[in-house]
Amino acid sequence: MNIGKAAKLSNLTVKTVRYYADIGLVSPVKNNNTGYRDFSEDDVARLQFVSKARKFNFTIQECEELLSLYSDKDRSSREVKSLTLEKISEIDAKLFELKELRQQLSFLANNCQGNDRPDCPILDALSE
Amino acid sequence: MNIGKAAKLSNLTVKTVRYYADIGLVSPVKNNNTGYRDFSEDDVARLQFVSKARKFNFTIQECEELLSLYSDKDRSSREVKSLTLEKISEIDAKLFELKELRQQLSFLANNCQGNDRPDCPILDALSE
DNA sequence: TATAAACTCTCCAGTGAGTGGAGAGTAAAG
DNA sequence: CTTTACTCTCCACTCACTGGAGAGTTTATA
Repeated sequence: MNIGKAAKLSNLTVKTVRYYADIGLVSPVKNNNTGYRDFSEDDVARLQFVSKARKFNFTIQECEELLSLYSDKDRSSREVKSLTLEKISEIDAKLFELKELRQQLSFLANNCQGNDRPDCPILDALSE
Repeated sequence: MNIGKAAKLSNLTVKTVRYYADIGLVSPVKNNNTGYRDFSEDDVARLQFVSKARKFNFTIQECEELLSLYSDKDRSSREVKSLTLEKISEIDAKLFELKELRQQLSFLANNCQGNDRPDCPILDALSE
């Protein structure tokens, strides 16, 4: 499929997909006549995965490692597993901090009346 | 306090704190003789907040908005509240996706034996 | 008191991960 | 057959830092 469809299916922009192809994250076949890239289902699966992983600050480099779980048959499964577990614990740390941040904000929101007066007790408390 | 201490307390590098001062996220007082920046407790509180918020892809610009909740006394509390609620729902969306990503990975990990053979049934399934 | 270690400053260039836009070729619909 | 939508390359820009040079300042130690 063409880049536009691949982009849509993976929730990325065409620009970004082209960039990912340039750096070798996916390797669509190039049509010799037109120069158009032809993306496979597998390419799309990779793009979808990266699309998600990138949202949580996994670097491109880390995405590559993660992708290797999916495609590198020669890795020992020990290696695969430990890499995966490592990433999971990173995600857990992110989840924890994100929840904390949410709590801070919802504390703010709950204590704020939401009327037109500029005095908001929680703001007062925090700006002391 | 000096930049080093402020950095340590807010879990940021000295470089980053200097950068935040340059772009006006915090405004430490400058010693006229030495050029050293002098950070207040309030500066540190702001840095800590940004430090957290940045971890979740809030832009610097958004951090500034968030910070205004803490310090801008002239905003109506209506505005404050709606901005906060907006950010909370963004966080919820992030949480959701992060959990999904975690699930994908832990599915991988659970189905992987973790021995030395390169055949890992889940990898096989995913790379089809 | 001298000096070394640790800290801070400015300035400038580089990085990662895209994003925007120009200029041109290609494909599909009317 | 033309208009519209899509794709291509190439190059410059952005954001949020990060690294390093070169120099001044403060603190601890001999």
